[in-house]
Amino acid sequence: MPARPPRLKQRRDFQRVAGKGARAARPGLVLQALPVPGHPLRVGFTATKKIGNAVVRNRTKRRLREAARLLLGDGRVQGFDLVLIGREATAERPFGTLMGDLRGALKQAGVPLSERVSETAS
RNA sequence: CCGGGUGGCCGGGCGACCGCCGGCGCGUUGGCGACAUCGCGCGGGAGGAAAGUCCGGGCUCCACGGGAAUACGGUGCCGGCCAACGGCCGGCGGGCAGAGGGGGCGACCCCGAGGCCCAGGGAAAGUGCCACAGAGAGCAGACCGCCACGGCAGGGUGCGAACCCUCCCGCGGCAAGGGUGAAAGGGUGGGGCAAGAGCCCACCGCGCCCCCGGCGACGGGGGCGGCAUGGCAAACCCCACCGGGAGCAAGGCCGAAUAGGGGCGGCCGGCGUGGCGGCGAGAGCCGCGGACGCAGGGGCAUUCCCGCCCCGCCGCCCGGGUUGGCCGCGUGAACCCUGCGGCGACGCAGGGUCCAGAGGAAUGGUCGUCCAGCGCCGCGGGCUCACCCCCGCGGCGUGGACAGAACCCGGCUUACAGGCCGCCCGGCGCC
RNA sequence: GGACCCGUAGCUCAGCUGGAUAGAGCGUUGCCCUCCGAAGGCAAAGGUCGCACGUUCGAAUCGUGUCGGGUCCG
Repeated sequence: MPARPPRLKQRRDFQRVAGKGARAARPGLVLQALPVPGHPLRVGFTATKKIGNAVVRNRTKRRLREAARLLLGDGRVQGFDLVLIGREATAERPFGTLMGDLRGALKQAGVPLSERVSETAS
């Protein structure tokens, strides 16, 4: 049963990940990943004012949260702080494609991902 | 049925699986307990604009000794509604377009339902502005023009005196007409006059007074005046009324940590009192110090009376902390139904309901189906055959607009796919 | 939550206070100059004054509303 990983909330956490972490861009999102060995997985979400009004920003973060829950909520991945940044296409992109974007970005950023979990979206 | 308008409402429905936020109940684990963790079940979970933040309030703290005056900001026909409002309702006055109707040969003129708009106090309190054009634009004015008188010249009639016409000059009168302008000191018609002019008269307009109707804005009627009083206050301004300030990061509680400073140097304090140390028999002197009062300075929009609070000054250097939790936080000018009163805004009475409370911020992901809508294709019908158009049926595709509570409420304004329900007026036809 | 500012030619700005002509510089285009170019000279084009409504005889200017962009404070 996938559950939501702990959230990143403080501004300085976001800035630390952005400054030191790896970076991977896909049409549906931008991923920033910073290894923190020995700590549990934490995920943060960002939607800037540039991508739309409040409705679009909220929907963008909801879809990113759902994608992160389905891919990372099993507790297998540990020791990372991740930041998922929404883009203009995030709110309208087909959800399966968005999941593929996240999967590819995680791989590019060096986050190990167990293959079995990938079949969750259908 | 057609046409001209106008008001209100809804703003996807049902279902499946996996998730999110907070509430209640039960169980589990920990704890003396309040409570916390985990699991299960039940029921709840964004809007008409949640938006813009343009007004008005509630609530909280501060200032509340009250003011008075001033300043600043806002509002502005009348009456009502409302907790209040710059909001709403109903009137009044003005303006705009105007279905339709009437008159006229016609250009055109008149009446005009329903509708829309109005920041609509005051211009004889004062100041200011009114470009260009034009003779004259705010103490009005005389370019062309009209008229009278005097004079020169020319012409005509006449025997002549004289009369008439034209041009020019001089001196006056006038403001009708032309012309300029957004606006030229009432308008139309008639009389009058040398020509004219409210110079006189009628009607209209305007001002004042009286009467009547209306709570009132105002309307109607009568009389008088003889036109004086151009426009702009979304120019300054005047009048009337309203307004204390800040905002849930308000504010309160719990916890943690620190601070409300320290050091050095300089100015030595405006006056007085007191303190500490040293010297001296004492008066007192020197130094430290910045304690108290007055004075001074600053703050409470300004000034005044008065009240409250804060404060040695300057330069350099050093030190240190908070960005947790709970309450505020949803029983309210609340919503729904019914009845009554009122033209209406709205009010009253009865009954019923509990209906989001997050905090990097809860509604998402994946689908099925249905109701609308749109596009394409096919069939049938209507209309004058066809085309177009309209209606119905079937198939496929597409497929929800604007937009997310952040203390709450009443308004305003703005954005919005589509749909639904009324109401007013006019015309035609039928019963 | 609160306090403000700015929208004028392709760009940067005047002009708004105090109403009546829409201007300057850079850029663009054409011509001259030069062997060619740069610079320079001459000339031209180019603006719904963000939008709407209103006040006024008259609005870039005044008023209200609205849209967009930006700044500051807590």
